[in-house]
Amino acid sequence: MTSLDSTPQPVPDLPDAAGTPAKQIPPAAVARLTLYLRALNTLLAEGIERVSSDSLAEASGVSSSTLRKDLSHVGSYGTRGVGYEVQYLSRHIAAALGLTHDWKVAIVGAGNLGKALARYGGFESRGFDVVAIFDADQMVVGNEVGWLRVSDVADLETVLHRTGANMVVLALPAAVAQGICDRVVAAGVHSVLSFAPVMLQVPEGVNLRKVDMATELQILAYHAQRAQAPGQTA
Amino acid sequence: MTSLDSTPQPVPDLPDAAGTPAKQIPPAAVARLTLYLRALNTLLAEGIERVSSDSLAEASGVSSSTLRKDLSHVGSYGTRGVGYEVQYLSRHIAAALGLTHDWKVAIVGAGNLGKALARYGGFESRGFDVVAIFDADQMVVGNEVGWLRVSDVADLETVLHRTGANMVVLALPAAVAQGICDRVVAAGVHSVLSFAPVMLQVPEGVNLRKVDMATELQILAYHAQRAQAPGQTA
DNA sequence: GGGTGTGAACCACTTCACAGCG
DNA sequence: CGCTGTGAAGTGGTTCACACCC
Repeated sequence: MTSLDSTPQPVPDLPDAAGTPAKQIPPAAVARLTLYLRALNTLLAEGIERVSSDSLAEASGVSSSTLRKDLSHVGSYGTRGVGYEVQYLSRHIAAALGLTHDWKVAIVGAGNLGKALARYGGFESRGFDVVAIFDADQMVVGNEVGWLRVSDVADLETVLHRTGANMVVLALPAAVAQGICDRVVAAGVHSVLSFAPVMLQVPEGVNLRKVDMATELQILAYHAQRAQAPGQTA
Repeated sequence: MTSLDSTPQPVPDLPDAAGTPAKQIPPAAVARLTLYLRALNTLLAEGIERVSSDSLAEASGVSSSTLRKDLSHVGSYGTRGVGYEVQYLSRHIAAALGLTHDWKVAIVGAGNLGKALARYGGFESRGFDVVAIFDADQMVVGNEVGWLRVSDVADLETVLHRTGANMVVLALPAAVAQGICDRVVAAGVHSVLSFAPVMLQVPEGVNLRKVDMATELQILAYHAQRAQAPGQTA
């Protein structure tokens, strides 16, 4: 997805205490597992019960060898000569990704982007509950957004604790992002997704991911420019 | 990053006709070059004229060796023992990314996300002009969004040609994404950025990038779950 | 001395090819 | 016989260390 990783902490590869089956899945594979999950859920909705690595790979836009290697990080849940049971595999991938319980997400910033995220239906269906949305503008505080009412960012800590939010999405201007991010982290949140076009500093142990639309367009521009460049027929 | 790459076309590594200085920059490096550009522009705004690889690397959140290696793909624009001239380097990175001329962007979907994108100030300042926004809902067509008026998606081809749009952002429901994407491609657009949570099929030569917020949250969930897992102190 | 630019070593991911199982 | 699961080979990207230039 988006393209830019979170903090690239080397991860000391903890020696893994006795019963923990967590095997440390490569980041690239984790990103693709979410795609498989999406494809599997689509198949499930269509009532399809079994699928081969070949067709699931095509539906996800990857090669079948990549798919099988990725699944091998999660476990052996297929039947040789047959394929995978859709629901069974879906459950196991979800478990490996930590989606067995719901996550509570708070959004900071109730501008266009914040509202878009709050109303985005794709979250609930995939195990993410939006439990709060904040803004600093007193004209916006108290307004309804979807099922929620906009909270004052002054009450950030209080509301985060009351709602039990364990993930925060930053949808706010670059200038204030670091300040809010610090408060969010201080309030005990370890997972942050930022849409602000700045480099945020977070302490060790906090997981930060960044999405920047301008960056995405710039990457497209690079490829477009190369494609248009003269001298292809050479 | 978004995390998810565009179509991973092997790229036959064209033999490069005579004068072309295009050297094929690795995808990972391209993504980071946009970060350097952002950091450089921040420095420029602060009136700073020179910078070393060490401090630019820190401002961008990468290691200084990675930074220097990345810049070496673009060219040798530093002075040994001194560092880089901010403006000079910024210009050359922009040129390498194909940002010398402005790109014209059309947005399809005038829901919350589409509106958020249309009004997002970060585009114009970085060489992207939003020239059109479309919607299928007749209640929305004709409304003002920022400086634009929402066009009817029925007029997609006409308006794309009239405005000269060469990039399209899809901010619409998964169900209609493929159909619109096909029309956009047929209209001659080669660069598409999709926010729809589906796997889109595009012909060879079209550049597609995907951003999916649910995917980003799922990746965060994976890391959060691992961090919470028992047995760290072992 | 100081900091860039780069070949070489290292590491991680991807692809291949086939063994193993139903 | 078909398709999964996986060691092994191949590829690409990152890190290191130092030559080179100011």
